[in-house]
Amino acid sequence: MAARLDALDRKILAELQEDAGQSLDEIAGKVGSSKTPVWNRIRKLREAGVIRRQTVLLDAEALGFDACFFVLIRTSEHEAAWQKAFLAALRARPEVQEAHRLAGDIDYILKVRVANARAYDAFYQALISEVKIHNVTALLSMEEIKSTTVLPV
Amino acid sequence: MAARLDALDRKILAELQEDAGQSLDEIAGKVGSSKTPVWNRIRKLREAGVIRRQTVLLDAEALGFDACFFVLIRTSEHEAAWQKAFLAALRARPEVQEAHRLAGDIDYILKVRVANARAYDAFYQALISEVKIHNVTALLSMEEIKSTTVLPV
DNA sequence: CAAATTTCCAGAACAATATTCTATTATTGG
DNA sequence: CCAATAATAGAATATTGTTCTGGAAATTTG
Repeated sequence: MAARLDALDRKILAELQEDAGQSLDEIAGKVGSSKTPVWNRIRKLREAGVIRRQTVLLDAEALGFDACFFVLIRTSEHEAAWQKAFLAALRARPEVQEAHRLAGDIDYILKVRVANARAYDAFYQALISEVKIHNVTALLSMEEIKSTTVLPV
Repeated sequence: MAARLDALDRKILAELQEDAGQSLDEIAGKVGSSKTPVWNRIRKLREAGVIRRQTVLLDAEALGFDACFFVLIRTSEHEAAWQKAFLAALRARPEVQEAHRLAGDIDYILKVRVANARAYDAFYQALISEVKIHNVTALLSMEEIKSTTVLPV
């Protein structure tokens, strides 16, 4: 799974993570190469799946998403059918920005972005009506101290 | 803070979130407009800070980041100086992809991406040597069920 | 309600950039 | 050290981003 990348690939990835809107010439200049190799490498990194997507990151609060919750979930259900239904429910809900299955005491953690506490409650009610969940703890974010998608390549 | 956006702005943002590599003509076609208004609106959305950045999302595992932890932190320290040092430490560490200050029992939650458990321990030791922390719980992700930066605009 | 003003849009004109191609240089394996 | 392969810089072409212009729609003002 781990792709073999050389120093030039990593420099290119660092530049793209920093600003994917730069021209090839700009990137080539910064990484000490020229257009063609940069372009070929980006194409290969895409094909290899190292670059998953190119996107814009929006300001959640500017769009009215003023509340962010981390949701810790315990469940007594562990059959395949239950898990499938639970995963489908999470993937179908756009409020759920992240979902991880955990090791240990707590089974799942979610990151949920919504307009306000009322919207979170609506989400919560809808979720527990769809799938059986044993125990839920919601942690309310007061302040986003840091948020980055950049990986230190 | 909340910017006033019309239906066209929202369609454009949806397209950019889906794929920021599309040409203006493609986007204009999909949202039912033409190049110029699409271009002008994107520029304004950038200036207004609604669009924060344009970037690429990489495959963490392909790059050797095989472990992801959610870290729950309690502290007895709540003075401004301590908080400032703590925030600076988090922002300086590239392993920390998210950090939120919470309401309630637990004071902070972090999302930390590292190569493996050993790398997490190195991070943990470094952090607690820099700033005083009362209690730390690490939740290990076994599986990333969902991960998206898309906001439902 | 009407006229004036402003804002926004479609399409053309232009500038910049992405993509392809070619000759050359570096790298690898025997 | 030489042949074979892969990668590179730079030129040529195609596509796209950006600016400009005239006109339509919406908004404001009297």
